[in-house]
Amino acid sequence: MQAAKDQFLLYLARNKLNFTSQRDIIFDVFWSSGYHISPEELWQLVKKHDPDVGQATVYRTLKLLTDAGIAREVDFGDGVSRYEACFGQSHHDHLICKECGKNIEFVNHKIEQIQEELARQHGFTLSEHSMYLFGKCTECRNP
Amino acid sequence: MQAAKDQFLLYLARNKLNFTSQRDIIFDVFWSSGYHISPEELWQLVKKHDPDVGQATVYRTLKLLTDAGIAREVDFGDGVSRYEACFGQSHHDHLICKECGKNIEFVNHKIEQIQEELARQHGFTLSEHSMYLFGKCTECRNP
DNA sequence: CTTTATGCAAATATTTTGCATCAAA
DNA sequence: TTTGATGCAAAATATTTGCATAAAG
Repeated sequence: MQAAKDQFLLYLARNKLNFTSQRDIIFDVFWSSGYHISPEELWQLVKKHDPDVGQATVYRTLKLLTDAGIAREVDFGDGVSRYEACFGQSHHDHLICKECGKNIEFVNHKIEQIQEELARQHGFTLSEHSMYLFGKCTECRNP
Repeated sequence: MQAAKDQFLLYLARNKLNFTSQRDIIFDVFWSSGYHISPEELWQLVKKHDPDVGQATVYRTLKLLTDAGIAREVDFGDGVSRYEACFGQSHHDHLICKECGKNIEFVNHKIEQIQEELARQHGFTLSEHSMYLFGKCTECRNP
């Protein structure tokens, strides 16, 4: 976590932004919250540490964390925005069980390769991508 | 379009739902609207044909069309929900220019194959997936 | 007739913004 | 000090719902 925090501090410093106690708390809670937290959920957790933090600050800080490369937005298409911590540097794709919500993350280099190739064929330079596979896991298929 | 309309009529009949003039108009406008229309945009277009159609009806009908397999929700992660017509039966993936919004659709069988394989390895049965590649197109790279 | 659909407006839900105040450097 | 950050409440967005009325079958 120190590496990520350093990244955050560096980002703030480079952009002449202040490191405030709210940003400190929100970062800590976000970073240790596990996967796929929504702004609302994050706010609830943050308030346990400091009940005076406003919801708007959570939204604003999530945007900061995203710009700093510490959080990324994930979208399960359920109308709620969610964020996840960028552990390591590599992005990943998602394999999600529509029944129980289980979320397996993976990176497949062959797919990434084909994606690059495909983009090149169309004259594109890729900057990012998102891929979600939806289905049913073993447990939910054989209850 | 007749095939799709038949599909819609059949769906309505099978579910004992009425075929109303509003549903007729909304279907027509949606089907000929081109890609990636939002409920709001669709409503605006529909109102040109019949100013009395309510926005709620557009939302409700889009849900119907989705259940009927005629529309599908696409999500560009920009906070607005969008729908596209299911031309043919095959799904497709998206290659999107973040600069100009150009949207190229494609299907790559090798990727689909790997996805299936990947899912199987994790004990999943796939039902659907979404894949978006974001980048910059030639024109936007060399203005 | 009976059931389903509609329009409207109100209700929800989510996120953003204006602004007076507060804190950091 | 000076600049940027915060909390709050209001505003903006996006979508859903309750209900009286209207249309379909």
